[in-house]
Amino acid sequence: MLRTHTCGELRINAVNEEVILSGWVQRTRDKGGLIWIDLRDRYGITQIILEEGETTPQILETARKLGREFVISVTGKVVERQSKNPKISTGDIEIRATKMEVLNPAKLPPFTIEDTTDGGEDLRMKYRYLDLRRNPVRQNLELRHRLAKAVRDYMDEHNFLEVETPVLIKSTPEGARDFVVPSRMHAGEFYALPQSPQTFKQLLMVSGFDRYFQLVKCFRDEDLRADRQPEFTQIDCEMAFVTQEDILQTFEGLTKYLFEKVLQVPLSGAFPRMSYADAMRLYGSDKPDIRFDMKFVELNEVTQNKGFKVFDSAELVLGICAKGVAENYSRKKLDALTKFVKRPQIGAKGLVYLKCNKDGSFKSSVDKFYSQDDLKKWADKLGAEVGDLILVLSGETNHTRKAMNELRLEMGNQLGLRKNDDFKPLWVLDFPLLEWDQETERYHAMHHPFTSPKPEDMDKLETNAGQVRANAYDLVINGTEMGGGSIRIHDRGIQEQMFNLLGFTEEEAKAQFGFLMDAFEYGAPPHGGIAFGFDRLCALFGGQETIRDFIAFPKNNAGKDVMIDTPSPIAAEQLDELYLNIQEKK
RNA sequence: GGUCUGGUAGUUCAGUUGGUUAGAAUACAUGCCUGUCACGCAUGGGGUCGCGGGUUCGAGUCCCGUCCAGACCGCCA
Repeated sequence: MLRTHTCGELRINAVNEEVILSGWVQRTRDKGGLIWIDLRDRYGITQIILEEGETTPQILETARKLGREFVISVTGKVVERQSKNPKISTGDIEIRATKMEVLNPAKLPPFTIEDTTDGGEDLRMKYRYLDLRRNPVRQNLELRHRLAKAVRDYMDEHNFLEVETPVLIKSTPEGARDFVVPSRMHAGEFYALPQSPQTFKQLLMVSGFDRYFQLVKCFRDEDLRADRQPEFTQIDCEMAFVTQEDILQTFEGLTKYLFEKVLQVPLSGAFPRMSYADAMRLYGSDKPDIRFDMKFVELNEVTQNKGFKVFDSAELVLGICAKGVAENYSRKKLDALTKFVKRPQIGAKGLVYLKCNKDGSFKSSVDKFYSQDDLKKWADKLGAEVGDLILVLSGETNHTRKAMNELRLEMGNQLGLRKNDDFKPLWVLDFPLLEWDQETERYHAMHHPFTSPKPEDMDKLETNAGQVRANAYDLVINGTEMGGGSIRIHDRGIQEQMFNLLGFTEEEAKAQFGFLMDAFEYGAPPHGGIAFGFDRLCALFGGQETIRDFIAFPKNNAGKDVMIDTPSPIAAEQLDELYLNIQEKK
């Protein structure tokens, strides 16, 4: 037998038991006549003790040759420690070894297997199997497991069936770039990996499955970010015979269940809701972080026609108010903020500030153009009080909103208003159905082409398509898009009209989505759904920004797995079999 | 496709205005140590300063190129 117990299991009540433990050597402490070994497995650490005079010389000799991460098996008796360690759960006992076997020696690991490792990102990824031995990463994967389990429990309780959908599917031009897989049996033809199981889950609704979900891998061949991997996991859901309200209720329920079950954090009350238009107007983002206030206020009325050309010529003048920090923001810090908004990624031309001084006076960077009375009007508009700092950006509407969004979030960070143990969910509703793409000079579906227009906007579809709102919704938590979905089109005519609007010819639409539109003619129920980014949910629950450490074997930011070294070339025979010729990179 | 930051011992980093033999911590090795638990003490080994080119009497340091990593913009229906 290799073990009777795990290394996290034994307590004081096990004293005098004969046990066998197996695991990895975390470290040894050789005190001369006494040697301790910290034996580790995923359940914890148990201390082994060897004592000169008590332990056989052979075992002592073996122990002195142990290195980090050797795999050993130890037989011995559980004894109460003379000096206990309250920091670990097995700290009251230790094992007096009577037998010890090296199951496998180990090379010295390239970084320390500790909670705060000395290893950098590259090295950890290259030796990910060692990195995964570390508590923080293991705990992340345990959290992921508990979340997945809780999702399945909730969905099962609510009559959802988990149905697997295919991974080798059909490439379509809409949306993200596809990963493609060449077909051996059909020369020159390709499968695509799904960006989402969208059409399949809709077909399951047509099939009468009524409530479907799946924890499913999805693939998008786009550039990566800290919260974006080329393969990622969604909680993909669809329901038939529902309105938008039914879906919001069901998945608000799921969200609350997960927070309660996995984090023991109750989210009380209904989640707030906000229209897309309001989100853009008040926060400059379709995923506002509402852990803190600092809403945008339009200042055109009180800033223009006073001789300050920058504001006079601006389409939009926007202000935000940071409460009580006017005195903390020295000239140096304000300059740093100005530099921040002028970075090319943000691209603001400049930043105007207004301090509401303690004595009731105002100090701004544009005092030359504005009297104290003028400035008071700004402050009033923003509801600013003595001690507050007002920051103002101006310019073209969309640019200014976007820049102000970045500035607002930066201020939130600087002022510590974005705590990662504070969870503020928000439904964003009424997204536009379509988005005008200047490059291709045509409309794109903002969500996807199967999204239903709002019935009350239906008449604008022909005349003013850009104004049509969709029955689409996002669940935003702490400024991150956690999920998004919509009520779908279930009528062939409307779906055809939609493809037409998106610039598909009738033939193209038929070739790519004919199966779906055909299905709509055989009794498709009204349906809708939602998909959650499971990796992001894990990161949110784990209090981290990056999803990478919640994935066992992630890709790096160039889409590579540096451990297995992929992507990598394939053999000429494989290429031949697939009828492929590789061009040299230009 | 673009912007920014970084690459120096196994590892994490420091390295001044370009100037002697490139340092620290940690890890590792050896020795001592009977209650340690981030054990302690002593000693020791360990460097293609990412790579290529340039400027210079002299480059870890400055310049150009390139590779790698990370963050971001574009992109992500």
